[in-house]
Amino acid sequence: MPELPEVETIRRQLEPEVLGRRIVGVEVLDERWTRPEAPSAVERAVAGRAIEAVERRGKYLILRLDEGWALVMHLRMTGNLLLRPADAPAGTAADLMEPERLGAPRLYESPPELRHLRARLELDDGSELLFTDARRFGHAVAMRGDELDAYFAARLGVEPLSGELTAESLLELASGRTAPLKSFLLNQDRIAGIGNIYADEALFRAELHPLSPAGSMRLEHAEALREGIVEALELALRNGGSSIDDYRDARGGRGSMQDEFLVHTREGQECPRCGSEIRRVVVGGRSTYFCPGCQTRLRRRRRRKAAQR
DNA sequence: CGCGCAACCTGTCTGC
DNA sequence: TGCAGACAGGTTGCGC
Repeated sequence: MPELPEVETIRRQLEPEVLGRRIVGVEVLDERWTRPEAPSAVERAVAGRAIEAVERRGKYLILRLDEGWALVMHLRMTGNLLLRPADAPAGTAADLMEPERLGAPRLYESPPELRHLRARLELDDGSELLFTDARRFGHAVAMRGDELDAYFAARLGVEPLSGELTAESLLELASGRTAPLKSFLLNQDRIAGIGNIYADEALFRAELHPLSPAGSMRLEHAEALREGIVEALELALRNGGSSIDDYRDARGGRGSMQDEFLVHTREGQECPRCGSEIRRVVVGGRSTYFCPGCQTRLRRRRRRKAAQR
């Protein structure tokens, strides 16, 4: 599902293509896309405006527009944002589903299903941004820039790939938390951008048990977790994100990070570090994959040391 | 306030 | 073969 690496991959692809372009048309095909606002409110706020920046914050993708406006999009679980290049033949939504009908070549290697098209943004060079979403959880909001900053300040924690995340700051964020480490990582208001996939991969790298209380970490654990988070996210970025199911990048391509998973979706397979069998448990209602052999519970660790003596 | 869980959705897979 | 039910997970909102 789209987490930080997937959204950042899309952002990096879009930026050089759409920066400085003007949005000349907005078509919302699914009114849920703008919920709770009416589609017309978003259309009015966005249409005719120039794109001044393409940003990401956590899992949100932001188009900063002229006169202080911003269009904020979230892909949730099955959302995709696809760029239709200017030189590709234009068509209706139906034509886009089957470009062959226009006598046009395939535009994309492995595009999301355009039958789930929810909105189109037409740019002044003839290109288009297409938002597709099978499950209709994805959405878009038009906001003033200052409103947006307040919105994010209230909801989102530190960016894990910025210098803000250190062992000390992580320890402080986790201090007093009784929630399991897995839930702590999924909570966007402490650290922003980690979802179910990279939480599992980060905890495995850090050799930490997903059920250990977040507040039981000591500095060495926080440092290991910080490293695990950064390694997992950076490897995912180098691989263009994970395409387990629906995710496609802005060019309709698949990421390859799913081939690099160490534990996520690997139930029953051998741990690449110690050879134990990888297990799946449910934490906070989410499938959680971990190695019972080398991801130790923080509480047990002391007892084990004591027992060894 | 922190935590856990249901709800929001629909496509896909599983089991009878 | 058909169909009911489980499952997938990011975020919000609610109850404890």
